[in-house]
Amino acid sequence: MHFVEKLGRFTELSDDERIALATCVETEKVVPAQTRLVNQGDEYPSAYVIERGWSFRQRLLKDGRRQVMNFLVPGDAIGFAAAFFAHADHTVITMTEVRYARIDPDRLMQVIAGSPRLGATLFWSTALEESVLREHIVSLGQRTAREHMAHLLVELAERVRKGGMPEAEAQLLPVTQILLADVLGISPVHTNRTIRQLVREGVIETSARGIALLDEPRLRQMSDFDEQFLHEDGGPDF
Amino acid sequence: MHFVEKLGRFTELSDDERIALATCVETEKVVPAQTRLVNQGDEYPSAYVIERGWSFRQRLLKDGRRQVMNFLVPGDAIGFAAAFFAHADHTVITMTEVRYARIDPDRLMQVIAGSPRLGATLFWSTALEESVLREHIVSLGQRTAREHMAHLLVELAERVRKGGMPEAEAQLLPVTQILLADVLGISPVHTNRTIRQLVREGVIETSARGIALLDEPRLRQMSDFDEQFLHEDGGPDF
DNA sequence: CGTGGTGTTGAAGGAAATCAAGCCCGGTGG
DNA sequence: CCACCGGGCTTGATTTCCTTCAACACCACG
Repeated sequence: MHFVEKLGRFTELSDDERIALATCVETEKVVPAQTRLVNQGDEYPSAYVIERGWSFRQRLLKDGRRQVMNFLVPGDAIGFAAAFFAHADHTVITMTEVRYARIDPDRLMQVIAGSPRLGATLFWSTALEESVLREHIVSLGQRTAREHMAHLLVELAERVRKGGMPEAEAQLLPVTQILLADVLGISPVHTNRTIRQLVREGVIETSARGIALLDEPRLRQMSDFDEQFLHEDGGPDF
Repeated sequence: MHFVEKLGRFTELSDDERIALATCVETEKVVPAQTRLVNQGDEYPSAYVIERGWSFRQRLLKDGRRQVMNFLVPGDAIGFAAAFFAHADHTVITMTEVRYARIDPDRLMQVIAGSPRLGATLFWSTALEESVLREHIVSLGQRTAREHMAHLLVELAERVRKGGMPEAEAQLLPVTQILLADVLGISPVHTNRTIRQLVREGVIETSARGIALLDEPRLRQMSDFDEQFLHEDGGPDF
C-alpha cells in the first residue's frame, strides 16, 4: 500500500480516507526487469502505483533517438493524469523486478468525489512530479554533463529515501551507461568519461550492477542542488 | 473568461458549471510588459489565469544562469497546483502587456467539491501542461538547435491558435534572442546564427518586434513535429 | 546626443559527438 | 570445456557543434 502511505505523507489522512483509498487498489503484480508497463502509441492501459523496484519513462523520436524523462521509484504513480489521453506519448520500462498495483480509475473518481481533500492531495502529488520535470529541464538546458550527473544522482537518492525503498537497493542506481546517456541527453562515450572522472574524484563508485554514491555532500555542492525543489516544505494546506 | 472557455473546450460544461466557475474569478488586472507576476523564492501569491498577452516562466541558478521553462498564452493557468507549495520555485514575467484574472483558490475548491467533473477537467489541463514540459525535455535532450527552434515555433503557433489569441498577435512571437537562447539552452550567439539560417531558408522572418512563421509545413517537417503531443485527441472521458 | 540593450558577424577555443579499437564478462552452443 | 558471440564498458584520435571573445551597427530612450 505504498500509494496510501505516499499520500499520507503529504496530508494527515483520516482512517476513513485511508480505507476508501485502499479500496481503489485492485490486483498487485510482479514483473521481471525489461518489462514494458506502458507502450508509446498504445491506448493507456490503466493507472498503476509502483510498490517495489526501478523503472523509467522514455519517449522515442521517429529516427530512433530516445529521451528518458524520469525514473519511477516506489510510491510513484503511472497514468493518473495521462490516462485522460487517448494514447500514451511515452513508454514505461522496468529496470529491475517490479511490483505494482493496479488502481481502479472509476473507483478512485468516486472516492475523490466523496473527499475533496483527497483530490487535492492527489493533485498535489502531480504537481510534485511536475516539479521534477522542471528541474530536469533546468539540468538539460543549463548544467554541464558533470553537474547534471551529480544532480541526478542526488535527486534519486533523495527521492528513493522518501519512497520507502529498502536501504540495500536504494544505495545502488541500477542503470547502464547507455540509459544514463539518454537521460542526460549526451552520448554514451561522453557519459562514460563523465562517470570515470567522478570515480577518480572519489565521489561515486561503479560496479557491474550500477552506480553508488560515496560522497553525497560533494555531489550536492558540485551540482548546486537546491534542497527545496522536492518540496519537503509541506503538502496541501488545509 | 478565457479560463472557463478553455476548460469548456475539454469537457462539455453545463450552464451551472460555467456559472459556478465564473464565481471563482475575482479581479481582472492589466499589467505592462516586463512585470513579474510570480517571484522565485517568494510565497506563492495566488492563482491566476492569463487572458491576454504573452508571459514566460523561468528559473534562476545561484550563479546567474537561467532556464526558461515555457511560455504562457491566453487560457494558461498559473499556480493552481504550485500554490500548494510554500514557495515558488520559478519566476513568471510578462513579455507584453498582459491581462489576467485572479482566481480565488478557496472558492475554486468549493466549486470542485460540488462537481468532481470540474475537478477532473482541471486535473486534465494540468496533465496537458505536463505534456508540454515533457516535450521540452525531449527537445533539449535530443534535438539540435535548429530542430528545437523549429519545434518551439510550431508548438507556440499551435497553442496560440487554440488559446484564442487575436490573429494579429498570434502571428508574431515577441521574444528577444537572449530570451530564446535561455529557452533552447544555447548561447545567444548561436541562437542568432540559427535564426539567420532559418531566415535565409525562407521559413521564418524577423522584425524588431519578434519572429514570424512563413513556412509552417517545412518547420513541422524539419522538427519532426508530432501532431499528437498537444493531445487534441480528446479530453477527459465521461 | 550619449547610453544601454539588442542584433550581427568573424575568429579562436572548448565541450561533446563521432569514429574506431579493444576489453571484460555472461551466455550459448558446438 | 571452450570457442564464440553480443552487450556493455573504456580509451584514444578526429571532427563537429557550440561557446566565448571581440567588434561594430542599430535603435529606442532619457
